[in-house]
Amino acid sequence: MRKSRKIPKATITRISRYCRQLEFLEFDGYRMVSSEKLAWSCQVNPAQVRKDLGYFGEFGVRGVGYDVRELMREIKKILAVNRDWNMGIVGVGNLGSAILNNQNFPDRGFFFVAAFDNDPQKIGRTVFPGLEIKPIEELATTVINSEVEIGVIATPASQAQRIAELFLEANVNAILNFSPTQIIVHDYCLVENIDFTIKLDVLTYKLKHELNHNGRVQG
Amino acid sequence: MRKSRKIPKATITRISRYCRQLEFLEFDGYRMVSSEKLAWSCQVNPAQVRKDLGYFGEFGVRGVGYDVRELMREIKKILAVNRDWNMGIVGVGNLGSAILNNQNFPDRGFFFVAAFDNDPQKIGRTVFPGLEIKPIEELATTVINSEVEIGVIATPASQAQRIAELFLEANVNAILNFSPTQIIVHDYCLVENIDFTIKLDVLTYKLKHELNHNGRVQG
DNA sequence: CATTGTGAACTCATTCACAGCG
DNA sequence: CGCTGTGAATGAGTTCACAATG
Repeated sequence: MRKSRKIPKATITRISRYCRQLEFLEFDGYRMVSSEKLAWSCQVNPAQVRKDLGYFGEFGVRGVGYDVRELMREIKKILAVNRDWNMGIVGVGNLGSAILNNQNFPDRGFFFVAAFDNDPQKIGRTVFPGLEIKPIEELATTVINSEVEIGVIATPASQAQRIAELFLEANVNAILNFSPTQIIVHDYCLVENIDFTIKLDVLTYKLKHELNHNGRVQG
Repeated sequence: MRKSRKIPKATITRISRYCRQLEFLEFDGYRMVSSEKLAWSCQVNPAQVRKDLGYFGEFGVRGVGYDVRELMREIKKILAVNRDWNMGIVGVGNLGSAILNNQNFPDRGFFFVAAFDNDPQKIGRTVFPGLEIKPIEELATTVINSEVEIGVIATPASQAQRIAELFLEANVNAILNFSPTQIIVHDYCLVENIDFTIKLDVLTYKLKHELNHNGRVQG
């Protein structure tokens, strides 16, 4: 069933986008969709869509296309988002609070079950989904008790490395890092970085160099 | 001076990271750095560093390395962050407020000069850098008067496309999109997407498929 | 017969390996 | 001598083009 050649990293992010788009299509009442239609709505090439899906199986019907709901279910299985995930966050400042309150996470099965900060003013306070902010010293025990599977870092850059190491010690080896620094971890730990300022640097670079040279696009 | 072969997209994001790392090195008192040292601290191959820089000029001294401060200045010139940029944001909810308050932006020369929302409760209120929240109807005129160069979208997905089009009409053709949807724009408009949930999908995918298979890494 | 699934061709990106040079 | 700069080699990812097929 699963034909495991090496799968490009970009394939995963595209598949995640296909999934989003399929939700819209389902909402709009579509039952079937062709690779061409799905592709253009995600701003990629139709062959890309078919190739991406081809890494994981044969989900389409030749001459017809893909069943919207069925393909969505398959993709969610591939991405392992056909279940809920427990997350813990460190840093309940402006950004941390915004993340805790972001409805997109629970909507997709990502639930915060623990929150930490090192500010004595904040410790003990209750934040959005009814979580008591704990001191960082309690990270290890709380994370284990609450069965946190994904650690979110929303601290200043200076704290990020230390927090990452605490997560690792507590056996959390998947980290979503919002701090503008790269953390160094062992090979068995997964890190995804969300660095706002790098994105801005890319924008300004393109504004200076690309715009009106060749006309280009989305990243 | 500028040898313009085609430059990989990834080169730009790496160069931005080199710049970050150089700031740390400067802070730590280093005057010179080798491609090897810079490379490992950014978790890339030394040849990659040299190749990336090579697209833009010759900044090193053979047998010695790169002058930290000088290289940083050159990179900032390349990225066009050797100047300030004006930004406008739409959507002053939890995320929008966190973005407005994020010290990383002004620290790097990105300043918010306009903020918009469609919530009558919020319109007229003053937010962080002393900005009055304006209604979206005033986007076009305000953006032009305040000389906004980069538009930030921090609205729900349902609003994003409409806001992007308003920005375009107001001649803002660089957009940082925090909404979890892809906006469709003309070729002359630049978009960078920051989609939290896609990053989470990538993490859960890797948790399911990669971890303990080959042990891998940072994205 | 329209559309998928996929090897082959192509394009793009990274790494190697070493000549060039301070 | 050591480290940069870079062409050449390798590797990865995308697109083409068409055979397979419900």
